[in-house]
Amino acid sequence: MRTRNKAKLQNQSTANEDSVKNYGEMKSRSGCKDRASDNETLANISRGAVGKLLKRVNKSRSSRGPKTDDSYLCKQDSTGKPENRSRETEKHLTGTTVARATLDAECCTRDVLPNVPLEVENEGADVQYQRIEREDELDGIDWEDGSVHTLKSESNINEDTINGVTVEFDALPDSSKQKTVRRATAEEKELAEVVHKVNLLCLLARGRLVDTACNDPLIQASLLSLLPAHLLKLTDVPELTAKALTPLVSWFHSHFRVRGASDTEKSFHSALASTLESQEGTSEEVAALSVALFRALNLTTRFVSILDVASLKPEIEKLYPSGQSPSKAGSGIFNSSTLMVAAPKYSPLSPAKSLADGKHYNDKSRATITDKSNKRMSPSTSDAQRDANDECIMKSERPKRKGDLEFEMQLEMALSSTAVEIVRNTMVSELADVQSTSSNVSPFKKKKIKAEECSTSSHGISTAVGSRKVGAPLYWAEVYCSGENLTGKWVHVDVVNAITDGEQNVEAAAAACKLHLRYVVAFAGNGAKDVTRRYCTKWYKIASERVNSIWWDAVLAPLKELESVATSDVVHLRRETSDESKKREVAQSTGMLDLHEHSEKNCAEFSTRNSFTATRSSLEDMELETRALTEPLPTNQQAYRNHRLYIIERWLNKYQILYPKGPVLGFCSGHPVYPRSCVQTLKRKEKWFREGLQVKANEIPAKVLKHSGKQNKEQDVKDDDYGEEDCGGTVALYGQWQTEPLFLPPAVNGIVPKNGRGQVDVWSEKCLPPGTVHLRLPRLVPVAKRLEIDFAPAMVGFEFRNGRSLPVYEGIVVCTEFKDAILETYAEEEERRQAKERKRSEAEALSRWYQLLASLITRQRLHNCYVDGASSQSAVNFATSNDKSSLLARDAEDTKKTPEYQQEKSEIAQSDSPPTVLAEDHAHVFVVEDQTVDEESSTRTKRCRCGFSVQYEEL
DNA sequence: TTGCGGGAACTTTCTTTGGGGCAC
DNA sequence: CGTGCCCCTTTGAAAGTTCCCGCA
Repeated sequence: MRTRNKAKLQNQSTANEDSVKNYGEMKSRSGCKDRASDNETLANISRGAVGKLLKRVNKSRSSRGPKTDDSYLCKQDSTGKPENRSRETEKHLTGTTVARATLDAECCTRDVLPNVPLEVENEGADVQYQRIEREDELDGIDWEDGSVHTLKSESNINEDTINGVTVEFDALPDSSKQKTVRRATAEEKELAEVVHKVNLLCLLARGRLVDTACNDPLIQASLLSLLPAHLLKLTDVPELTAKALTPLVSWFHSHFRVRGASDTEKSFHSALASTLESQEGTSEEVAALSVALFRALNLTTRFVSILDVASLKPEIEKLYPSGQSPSKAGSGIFNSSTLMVAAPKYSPLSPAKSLADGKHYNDKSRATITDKSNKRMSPSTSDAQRDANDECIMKSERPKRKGDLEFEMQLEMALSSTAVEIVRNTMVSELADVQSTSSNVSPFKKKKIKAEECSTSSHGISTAVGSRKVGAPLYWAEVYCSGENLTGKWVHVDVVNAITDGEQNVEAAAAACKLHLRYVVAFAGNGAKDVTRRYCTKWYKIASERVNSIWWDAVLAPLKELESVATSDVVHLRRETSDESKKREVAQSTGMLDLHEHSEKNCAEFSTRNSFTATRSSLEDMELETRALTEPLPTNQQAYRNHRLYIIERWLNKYQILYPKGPVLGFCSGHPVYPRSCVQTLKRKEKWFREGLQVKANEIPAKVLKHSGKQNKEQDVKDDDYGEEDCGGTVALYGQWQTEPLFLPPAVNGIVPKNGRGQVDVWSEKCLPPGTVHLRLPRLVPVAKRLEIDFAPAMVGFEFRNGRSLPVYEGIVVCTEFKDAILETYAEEEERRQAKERKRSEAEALSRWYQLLASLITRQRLHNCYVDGASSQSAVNFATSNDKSSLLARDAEDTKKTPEYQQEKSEIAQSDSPPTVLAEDHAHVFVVEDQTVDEESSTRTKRCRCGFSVQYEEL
């Protein structure tokens, strides 16, 4: 299985580069057309991230590739055609396990990238590679009784096949090895991050797709026509409140039912239409319809989604039994529980199909691109699909084991609870049909079937593994209610669960479903805005699970603008609400406002404007920032370790101190909690010096550390400076508040102040003594010496070489008044040096040519003397000598007539005949009539009127 | 189930100012 | 004899981070 999948994936990978290109192109076109620059930014970001991912995946493939290929080859070599046969038998024995594992892998991959069009699906396939590569590890998940992996297990399978029995191991013989922990390598972490980013981009794209579909006038009109008349006017009030929405939500909830997988043949847009028609659909579709309805009622509405994205960190160990061989545990980023359950949320194929079909969105360019790419991709992936189909069939043929039964029971329970139709059997039979007529079925069709199968399987896995319950809040709407909170408010409206204004419950509901609220994004106007803060109060829990905020903000910036334009409206504030002023007071008292420039800016804008007007968007920004600043104190101590707002003293490291030590914001297990802004970093005097600061006179060290080992002795000396009594190997540390700008003795009388080593440490410009300048040029020392100008070598840092750290010098430090003089002289010197260098290299070239010619002459002489001096040689001889002469003639143009040159010339002239060939001003002319060709030896002879001839062999 | 402490394994950061031989 | 260039032999210690395990 492994080998086949590898082969499959290799095939698939061939179009990766195109995929990247097309994906980027598609993304840029799929965006909002009227904001080309924004799209370009997004597209670039997307392209960059996807490209990086592919690069990484390819890299890791190439690094692992040879091993795999070898194993593949070995298998084939040893048994001729063993692959198919053993695979056939393998199906019977391990069919379910293997097939399921593979399908899981594919499902999850698709789930990770649910909204990626086909090109990206191919990337998904690439990603799949990573996962499938370790599918034998995945076996471990499905084999309830445990399994043995690695090559050993493969050989076992083959052996077992012969005897017709299956051998399962309960445990590995070496239980101590079971406990071996393999940690993620830096490479795996990086890969996980790239996958995370790509996944985010895909989910953002999906959200925009849904958002656009919600604006469809036909769908909106149809919804309005369904709505009872008495509900139509409910929202037609000047100051909308959340309460007014309740009847609407109840009506919607009772009329639209959430079902499982939708028809993946359709685009999201048409799926939405059929959901509207049948009044049944996925939670995503139902939520989207609610958004469409609210928009139809002229309410400012967003589609909100939790981006359930692949983990930012490789989750290697979590899903694997401890018995896994460390080397095989590999990058587990595709194996996270998050991925395993992503399927129900998005129909795996629909996004791709919706774009690929290109039937609905009027964006023809997008449709063309994706269609084209679809055609292109299909053949390359057909093998993979056939394989997947094989596996599906294996599943149906294999007798059920205890684990399978259990699995199916869990599956049914899960399906019934999510109202997903059990289509598995149907699909398997369909697949069998497909298989039998595979030659006539387009790969595309097969792909769809596979996707459906995957969708179902992953439903099963999600519950079978028990990693997450179904029914998690994933999609809802946010309706802007101007009647709430004086300034208006975005109200959470979840029609799927019939909840209005339940934003404070989302976190708990998600937590109950083991779903982390890492990213909650609101979509409107083809843009998006991160509103996670509104729903997540325990930010410290998700902070480390979110991508680098700089990257994320950059990605969202153009989308946020679009969203803001679509939803914004000027809000006239009657007065600052008591609630908000209280929040601001708290934030200010905790000294945390300075952490959040943006918020401060908004506040300033808010308070300084006498008109008291603000946009909805800026008000919301303020609200979210306020939430960020007023996060409740965690109740466990661990949470303070990396909390961005709070700290307890125990988590200070040795170079940190609380200054000022207060205010105390609260207590956690008896420990006072301080604002993080009170944490000051302490440094040694030297370190401050490097930053252009010096410790003020008579400052007592904020902290004194004990040092160990050899450093003690050196430190003792330094400690004397501080006049401390305790010199027993201590380091005095100071805080920034104890420092002042560096004051260095200025240069006097052209003398550069130097340190004890006779140099100047130039860590930065600030470290330069006043009146001096750092000239970062090589070979300045001799210049300064020649001009008798005082200078100091500039030490710019250290580097480790040959097992020790060595100072790195770059240029010199001189007094400013000598700068020009030195640079002038340096320029002259450099010119002279370069001329000299050029001359030297020319002389060397000439000498080399002379050597070459001399050796040729010698060779020819020897040839003439010792080999039969046939007539044919004369021409060669002639040609050779003449070449030399022409060469020398050319040289003469460039070179002065040096003695060496004269000598060479005379030597060559002497050694050759006739002397006329040295005529310097003659350029040979080879007339066509004078040429002769020797057919037999294919040699052509060209002749000049002067008697010179050249003979050469024609190729 | 969650939190805590301790320990192990691993990663990151800090540290820091050549000298002998040889050719020119 | 002075100068410049090349090459040698490879940090390594401490701190920080992450994860596991046992216990409450």
